[in-house]
Amino acid sequence: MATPANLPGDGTRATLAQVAARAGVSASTASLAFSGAGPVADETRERVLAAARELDYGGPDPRARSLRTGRSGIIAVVMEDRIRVAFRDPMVVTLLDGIADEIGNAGYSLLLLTDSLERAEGGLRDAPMDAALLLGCSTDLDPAVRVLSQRQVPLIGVEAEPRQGLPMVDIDNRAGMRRLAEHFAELGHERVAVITLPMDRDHTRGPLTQVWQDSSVAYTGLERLSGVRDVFPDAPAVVAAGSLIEEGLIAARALLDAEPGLTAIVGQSDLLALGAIQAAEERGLRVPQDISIAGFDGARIDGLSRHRLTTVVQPSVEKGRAAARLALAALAGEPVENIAFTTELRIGDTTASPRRG
Amino acid sequence: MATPANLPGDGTRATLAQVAARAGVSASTASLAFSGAGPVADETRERVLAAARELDYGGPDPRARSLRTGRSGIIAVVMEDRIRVAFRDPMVVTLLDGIADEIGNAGYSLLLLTDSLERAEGGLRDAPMDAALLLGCSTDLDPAVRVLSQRQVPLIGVEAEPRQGLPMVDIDNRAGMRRLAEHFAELGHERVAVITLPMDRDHTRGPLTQVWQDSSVAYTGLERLSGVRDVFPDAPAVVAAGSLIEEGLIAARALLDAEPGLTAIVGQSDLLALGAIQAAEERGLRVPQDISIAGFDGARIDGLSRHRLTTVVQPSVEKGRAAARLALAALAGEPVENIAFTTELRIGDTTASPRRG
DNA sequence: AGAGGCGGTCGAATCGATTCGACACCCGAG
DNA sequence: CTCGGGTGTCGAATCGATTCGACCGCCTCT
Repeated sequence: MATPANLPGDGTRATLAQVAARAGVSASTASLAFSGAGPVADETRERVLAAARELDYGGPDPRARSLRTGRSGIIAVVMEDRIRVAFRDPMVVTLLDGIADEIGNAGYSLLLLTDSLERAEGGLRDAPMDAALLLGCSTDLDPAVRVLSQRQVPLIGVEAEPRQGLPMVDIDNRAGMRRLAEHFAELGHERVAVITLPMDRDHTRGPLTQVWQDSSVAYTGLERLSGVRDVFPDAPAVVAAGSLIEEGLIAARALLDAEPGLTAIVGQSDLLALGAIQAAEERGLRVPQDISIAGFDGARIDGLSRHRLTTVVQPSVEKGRAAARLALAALAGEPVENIAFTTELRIGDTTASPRRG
Repeated sequence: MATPANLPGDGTRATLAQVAARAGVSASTASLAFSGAGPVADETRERVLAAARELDYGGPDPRARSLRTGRSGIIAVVMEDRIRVAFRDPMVVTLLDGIADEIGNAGYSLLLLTDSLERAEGGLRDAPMDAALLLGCSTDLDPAVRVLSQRQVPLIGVEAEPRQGLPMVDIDNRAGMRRLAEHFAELGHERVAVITLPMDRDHTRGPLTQVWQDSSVAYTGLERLSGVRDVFPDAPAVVAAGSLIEEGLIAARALLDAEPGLTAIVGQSDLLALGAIQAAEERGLRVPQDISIAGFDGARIDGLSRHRLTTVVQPSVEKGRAAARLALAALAGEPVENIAFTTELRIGDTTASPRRG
């Protein structure tokens, strides 16, 4: 069990120098033979590769290479939540997919750092990386930013709070939500409530208090809220503990209890909205006849609900791709600038005019 | 935009040697001051750290460190599907969460390699890593195994086909399914069908053909199938294109069309089973009165379905943790052995005796 | 008082590759 | 015949840290 059967059991890897010696060339030439940079006679290259095969040499050691070249071929993604939590959000998954695809095409690999604060310091400080993408909206990422920029690692923010010197990819959260709110207004709604994304790292539930609104912890959530309040300045809001259906359910129950005259609920994500639909239905309210419900994201959610949710569609995969391209550009020394995507209102069958009376 | 505001703009990082010089000590001592290994006078350490602060030195370069120590602090996870696909499966997510948690605690970071075959060769060959976990059941991972073991990277398999010299973490897929099948038998079912996990990389749908059964591409799926067939040798099976609700829906429709007398459907995952429930209900069949449906995994699925699904519960997070621990053990030079978890039948309200007649 | 041990520091070797400038050689053109 | 230029190869420096052995006081124990 110690040595897999398919290994020659010597236990220590051959080095480029050994391969070169065996092939009767210098290390420099052997290096060229592997990397393909610089001119090498075909016959020489063959000899080197043959020697490598004989020694079971699998190519240059990434560690040594990366010391010398200053590149590790790794781009990190820093998230706030642990995987189990973050990846239940389809938006995170698609975003990550876009990132992975783009950097993969460029020959980079993806390092996943879930910033469990203290602990991740380890990863942030010690892991090799050529660039890092910061996911999430909280200013708690601050220490991460400090550590990484001290390490001179190019940083790109995604859905992050704008910050001096941090290039960003974002969407027009506020404008998108405003358009949705206008849609509600046009339908004749007056009492609209909001279920927001989590506002702090502890994922505290409850009515949105002034404290949160001031401390701008959760940039995305507050932006989306502003969009709604541009149209309905007094719209009450409840904070959910996560972008999850069951959290939408919990929050919507609270809203329905606290705000009797409600005719519409906006979830700051599609999952939250779906939870709200469940909450409405469990009280015998029909959607959209008795109450209108809309979300945000345009997530394609597998096998759920008979409704086509009215929502604000954002290009999540593209956002990931763009962020990755920004990182690659930064690595190439090209200028990096902010990118903002626009969202699009998609009207489904979960919104309608409120009943009169 | 070129240099973030919080950086001193010199553009080149200080080195340990410079810090040491500035502190008036040797590089060796400075190194000790940072790593904490070896004795350093408090006053000296202070001086070193102060010098580091003045030079904005963020600690030793991971690249150099990893060349010298032979460790990169990175453990890779190799998956077959691209992120968007793989992460829709809650089992993959929880598994990964377990892995990330465990290796994070040990100070390692997680490198995500989605093995898009040709392309990932890049990552597999060039990315620094101290160990790798191979996720998935397909023999297509073969090239990955070859490349990595040539690089002397310790390998651990998860849900992989048993293979000489590849330590593994697995569950008793077959026994678990057999117990579920026995449950059906006890209830009096005779016509039981199976919806299987994907059987090849192309995610081909359709009735399970002999070809697939021979080529043992998808180890897990075939094991789970065997478990059912231990009890119902002739149980028909349809292959789904993914572990997704909508795939379960599609497959179950096909089954209901093709097998009129069916009284029970086993999904090889909970998502597939949920799809099957939807398929049944859209035909007016009540679950479990008209048809019994069960799954596998014991996934906690957010906000779905009014049923408590009968299922075979597997310890997914624990599986991840165990795999991670195996990798860590291998790195520590400790002996590594296979680990098998056992599953547990959890009876919900989606299974009952078939109606007489 | 001498020996041994320990805390603290330093030099030098080392990890395994990449890369740049130099060099030798051969060819064709002038 | 010689010079210029391209091709293929090599030596040596370099990337930035870690680590091992040596060294030097100084304290303690006998």
